[in-house]
Amino acid sequence: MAPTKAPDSSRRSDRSRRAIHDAALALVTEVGYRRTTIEGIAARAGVGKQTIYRWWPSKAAVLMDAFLDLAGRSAEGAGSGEEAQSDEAAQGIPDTGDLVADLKLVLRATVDELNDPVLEAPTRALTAEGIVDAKLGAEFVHKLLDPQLALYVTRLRAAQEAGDVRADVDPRIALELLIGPLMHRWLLRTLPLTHAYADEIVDYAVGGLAPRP
Amino acid sequence: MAPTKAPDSSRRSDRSRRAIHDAALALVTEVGYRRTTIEGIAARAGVGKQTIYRWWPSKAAVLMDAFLDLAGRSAEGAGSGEEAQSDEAAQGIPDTGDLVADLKLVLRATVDELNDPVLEAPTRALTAEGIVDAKLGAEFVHKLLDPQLALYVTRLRAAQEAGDVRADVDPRIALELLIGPLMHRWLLRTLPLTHAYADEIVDYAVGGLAPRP
DNA sequence: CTTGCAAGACGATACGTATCGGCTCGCGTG
DNA sequence: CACGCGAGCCGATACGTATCGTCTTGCAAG
Repeated sequence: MAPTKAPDSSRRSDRSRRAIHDAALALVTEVGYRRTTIEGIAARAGVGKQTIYRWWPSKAAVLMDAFLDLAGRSAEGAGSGEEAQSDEAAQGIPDTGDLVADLKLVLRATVDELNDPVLEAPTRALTAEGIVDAKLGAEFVHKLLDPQLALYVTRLRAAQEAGDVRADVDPRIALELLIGPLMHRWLLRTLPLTHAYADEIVDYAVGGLAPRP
Repeated sequence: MAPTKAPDSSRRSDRSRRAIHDAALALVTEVGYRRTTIEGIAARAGVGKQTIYRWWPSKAAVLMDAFLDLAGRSAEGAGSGEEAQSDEAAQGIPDTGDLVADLKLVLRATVDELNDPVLEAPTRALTAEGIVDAKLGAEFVHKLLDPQLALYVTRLRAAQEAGDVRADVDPRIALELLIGPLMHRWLLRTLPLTHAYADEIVDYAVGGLAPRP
């Protein structure tokens, strides 16, 4: 059985790891995912090919780690500027007592993130890869998406206790009513993804389509 | 300028075209999109590689045509059996006067299509490709998605005239409130895609999350 | 006799593996 | 405390395989 695996992670070069992350993200945004190659990443990072193959099983895995690293770094630099919105999404949905306003704030921040040219290419690449590769998709959902969605559940439960949402509503489904349309429009590029759209989604989802009696 | 293009389509072999379609679809479902190769398609179809390169610009384009062909064929064989649901989706959303019931019927049919093992692999492959490749994505949306969505617009407008949906609702956004969550769950595999889920989405979207006063 | 067709040779990449010195650690001896 | 030694990651690169997209050839359909 003796696995050829088990490189000693304590001896791992942090310098190389970061260089690989940066090179991967840069190449993906510059030439696209398809034309990003392991050899290209290695060359750009000034790193041996084997160093990549030693630590990652696939191109997608490299990009996933690089992306997590990026997200982690941008989350650290929180509370430091005008982009209070992004921080909310990473650290919790605000609860001002006004559910509609809170949701609009967060969904607008999500729209901004999806439209961010730095994040767009890698996010699309990872999402697309996850759609076709179930294993990678599960990892993507577990590491990146689920933590985000949990924040919505929390906020929606609070809304239920405050009487702003019906008690029989499943927060998990309610959240998808908000996120689903956003992602749908972004992924398929059916129409531009704007703040106005985020607002409308919140209004429609909370209020429903049917007329009030 | 003289483009190397312009093969004479009147002399094109229909036999080869169909064989290529079939081989492409079969290979995608059998070994996945990544490992289907142009050479593999050609071999399986009993066709020269050049015959593929002559008529299609990319692997994705082949699959797109094959998929359209498949959809077209299954649409032709309509009204012939128990799968009345799928036909509705292809030919129009029923209008029984009960908006919620009509939408549930159609969304359930969509769930069935997405869960159909024959359609799943090629649909995922094309969608994923379109997410990364904007040009192909636009073609995908225009040829496959938009026609479907137009049916929802029609039905929702009728509902507005019947007073089942508020007059100030934008049907285009209302439709995304229904389709978005479905596609989100299917694409990202967050949770199983069931009839029950389709029903809940319709209930939530039409009725809204907020309590009735 | 023009043109698509099947078959496949061809150069170009990229893949993933295997080595090669070089360098840096941890550890044990004096 | 110093010194040396082995283990293991590092950058680099050669290697064989796979797939790409183009090009060539002979044949058969139109």
